[in-house]
Amino acid sequence: MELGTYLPYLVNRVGQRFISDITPVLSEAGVDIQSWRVLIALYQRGAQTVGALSDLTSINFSTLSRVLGRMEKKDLVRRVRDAEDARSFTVELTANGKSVTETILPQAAALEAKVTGDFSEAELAMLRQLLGKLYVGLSDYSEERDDRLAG
Amino acid sequence: MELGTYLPYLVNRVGQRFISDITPVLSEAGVDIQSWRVLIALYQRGAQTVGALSDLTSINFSTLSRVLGRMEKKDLVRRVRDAEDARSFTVELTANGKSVTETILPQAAALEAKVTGDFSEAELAMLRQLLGKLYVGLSDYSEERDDRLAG
DNA sequence: TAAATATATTTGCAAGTGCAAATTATGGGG
DNA sequence: CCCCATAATTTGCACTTGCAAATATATTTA
Repeated sequence: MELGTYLPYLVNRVGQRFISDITPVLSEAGVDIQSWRVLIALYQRGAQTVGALSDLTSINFSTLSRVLGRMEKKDLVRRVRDAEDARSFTVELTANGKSVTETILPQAAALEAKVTGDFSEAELAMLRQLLGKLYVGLSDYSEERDDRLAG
Repeated sequence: MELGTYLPYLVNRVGQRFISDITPVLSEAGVDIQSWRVLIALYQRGAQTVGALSDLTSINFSTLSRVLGRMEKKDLVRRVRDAEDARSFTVELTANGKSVTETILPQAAALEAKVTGDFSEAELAMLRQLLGKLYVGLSDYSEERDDRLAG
């Protein structure tokens, strides 16, 4: 096995670069990377329970609970008891959260466009599709392992 | 912009899944994810200075300094003053580090093979190539920004 | 319908992280 | 030769993170 062909390595370094490239934009808006993940998820998919948001953002649920605490202090989101199941909280964007998201979003889109400037449309579509397929493979694997443990 | 087509989102969730899928294997060997990144890098590319290792693993250099501290305690690596430039340390695998890496490596390879079971060889090659290309795009962007700041 | 069990979220705690300052060492100019 | 600018690494500090236990609510069972 060679490092340059090892998928976790290739994926991780791209992920880290994305973070360091977007961080200056986020700092300017007073938002950290985790909060940004929450903001886009809520903006694109609408209000979510904490658990659903944890799945959607890949942020550990207890970490997420504290991220949401920070975000509430900054008036970015609001947690309201779920009407149907009072064990859950529904997390929703505040007007301020929506506005902050709409400030960052075009800059994030511009960054993505810029760093993929050398990609053809077909390549971009292919990359997205393959990442999606890989995610499915990884998820299936996790589930198999969990089933094994559950007996 | 839709979440399901947003590259940082697609990359991040794949990265997180890789981590959660490999973690049980690493725990069994008493190694954390950061240490594992260092182990593969050293195993594949040979001894490195701390700075080079930071680039190679995408681990922040001050974090890396402490990761290396943990790894030294476990006799996985050794830091020796660089003969040519005494400001640098050269980090190298110990015999134990090599052996631990060789225990984990086949399991990591098997995991990668399993989660990409549905990929054709062409798709796998394409995914690796596109991730490499994306990394280049992201790096160019970082450099442009740094140049701008440096004046 | 009270007890037992299951689910959603938060919290205590010990450990890990990143920034910026400190430390250790190099190399060129006076 | 010593000083100053530069470079590699570590460390102080405040904050973030993840695990496991605690809390709050829902559902099933007897």
